[in-house]
Amino acid sequence: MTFRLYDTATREVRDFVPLEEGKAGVYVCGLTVQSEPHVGHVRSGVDFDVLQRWLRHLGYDVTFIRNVTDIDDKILMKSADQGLRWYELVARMKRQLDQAYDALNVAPPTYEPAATGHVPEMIVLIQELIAKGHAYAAEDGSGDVYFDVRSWPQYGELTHQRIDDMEAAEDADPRGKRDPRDFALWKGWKKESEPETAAWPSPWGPGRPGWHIECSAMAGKYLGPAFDIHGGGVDLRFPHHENEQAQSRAAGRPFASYWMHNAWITTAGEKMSKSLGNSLTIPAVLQKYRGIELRYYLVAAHYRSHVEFSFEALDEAAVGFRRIESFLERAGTVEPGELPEAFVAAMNDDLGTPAALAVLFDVVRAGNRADDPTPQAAQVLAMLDVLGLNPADPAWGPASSDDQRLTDAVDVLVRGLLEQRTRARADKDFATADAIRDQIKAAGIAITDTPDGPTWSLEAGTK
RNA sequence: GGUGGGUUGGCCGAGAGGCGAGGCAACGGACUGCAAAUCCGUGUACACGGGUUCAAAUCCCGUACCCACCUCCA
Repeated sequence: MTFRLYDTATREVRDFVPLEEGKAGVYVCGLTVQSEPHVGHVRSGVDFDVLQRWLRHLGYDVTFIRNVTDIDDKILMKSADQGLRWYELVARMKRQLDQAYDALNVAPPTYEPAATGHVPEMIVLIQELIAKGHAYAAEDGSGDVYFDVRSWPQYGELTHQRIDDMEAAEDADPRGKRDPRDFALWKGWKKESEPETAAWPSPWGPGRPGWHIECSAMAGKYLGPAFDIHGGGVDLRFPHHENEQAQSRAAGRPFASYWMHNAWITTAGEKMSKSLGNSLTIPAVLQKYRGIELRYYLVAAHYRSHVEFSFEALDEAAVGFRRIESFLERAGTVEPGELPEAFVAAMNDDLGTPAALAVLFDVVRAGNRADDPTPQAAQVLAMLDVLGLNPADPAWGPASSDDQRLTDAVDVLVRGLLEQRTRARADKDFATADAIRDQIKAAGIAITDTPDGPTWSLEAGTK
C-alpha cells in the first residue's frame, strides 16, 4: 500500500515517489508575521503537521521547511500604523504565532528560515535569472528587478492559465515593466516612505526582496534544486506558487515534484482575513476551547475541503472528542499499539483524516463493548498520535503547578460532596443525592457512577 | 473575460456507478433509585431539469446559486 496524494499541478491523486528513497523534502509556505494568527492560519499549520507526522510514520526521513515572511509591504504598512518599528511588529507576531502552533501541538519544522536571513541567496538567484535572460533591472531607475514572464513559455503551467488570459493587476504600477504581468524579484528602496532598516544592499542598489523570491531561494538552499512536496494555502497557487516555480525553473532548478494546497476556512461565507476576525484569533478561541479540541475540529475535515467555521460546529466537535477521551480514561494507562489497516488505508489515500476518524470511532465502540478495552485503547492511542491528538502527549503541556493545585483542590471538594451523595443514596434519600449532583453539574462538572464508585470530570466544550 | 472548487439527512462532515462512512442531535430499548456514561436499535440525504446505464449522490448535457484565485492573502 503506497501513500497517494493529490497533486495540484497535475490535478490528480498520484503515488508518492520521493526523489531519494526513504527521504522526503517538504517546503511549506508559512505566514507573513503581520497580525494575530486566526483559525484559518493555523489550519495550514495543522494540515501540514499531519502530513509531516504521516510521512514520519511511513518511515521517511523528513526534512520539513516552513518559512516565515518577515518583510513585505503589509508589515511596513501595519507597523507604521501602529507606531512600531517593522521588526518589532514582526517579533511580536512571530511570538504569537509560535504560541498558537504550540497550543495546537503543531510540531516544529526541521527549520524555519526567515526571508530577511536569506537576502544573499536571493541575490544569487536573481543574478542567475538575469544572466539567463529571464529577468531585468527596471530602466526607470527605481532599483526594481522584474521577472520577464514572456521569456518563460511555461509561465502559467502550475495553474493552467495562459498569460494572455490573465488580467493585469489594476493597481500594478507599470513603471519599468516590459509586461504588466512581470513580477518583482527585488524592490528598490523608497527613501521617502520606507525605513532604512528595511533595505539591504544589492547589485541594483539598496532594496528588499520581492515576495516570491524568498521561497525559491530558501527551498533551494535547504532542500536542493529539486525536492518532493511544496505546500501552502489555495490562495497561494497564483501568483505566489506559479511565480516560485517559474523563477526556479527558469534558473534551471526542477523545483517541487508535488504541490499540495489546503482549502479555506470561512466565516459567514467569507475568508477569514476579510471578515471581523477578532473573535477568531487563536488566543480568543483558546479562551473557550482547549487546543486539542480545536485541532480535532480541524483534522475532522479533509484538508482539501472548504470548512465553514462556526462555534456550534466546534462545540459538537468538542463533544465528539470527549467521547474518545472518556473511553481512554476508562481504559486506564495503555501504551500505543499498532494502527488498524483501515486507518492506514485512509491516511494513505491523500491523508483521508475523515475516514481515518471513522475507523477510530469504530475502535472506540468496540472498546466500549469489550470486557478488557486495552487492545482497542492501544490502537486508539496510536491513531491519535499520528493525528497529533493524543491527550497524553506532553506537548499539550503539563498542567501548570497552579492548575494542578486547582485540580487537587476541586478534587477534594467534589469528593466531599460525592461522599455525602453516596451516603444519601445509601439512605435512599434520592432528593438530597440528586440535589448534590445538580449542584456539581452547575459548576460544569459531570458525575459518572461506575461499579467502583462515582468519578468526576469536566464537561466538554468550554474551559 | 480566464482558471479552479462547491451545493449530501435536523446539524457537522466523508464517499465518487451497485452492501446507507463517521460524529453531534433526536427517538425507542437495555443498564440505573432516577440520571449520566456505555451498549443495542431507529433515517428511504445527496441543488434543479434532462440523458447514459440492468444499476447514478457518483458519469454526460443543461440550469440555478455559492466560493476562491487572476500579482497584499493560510
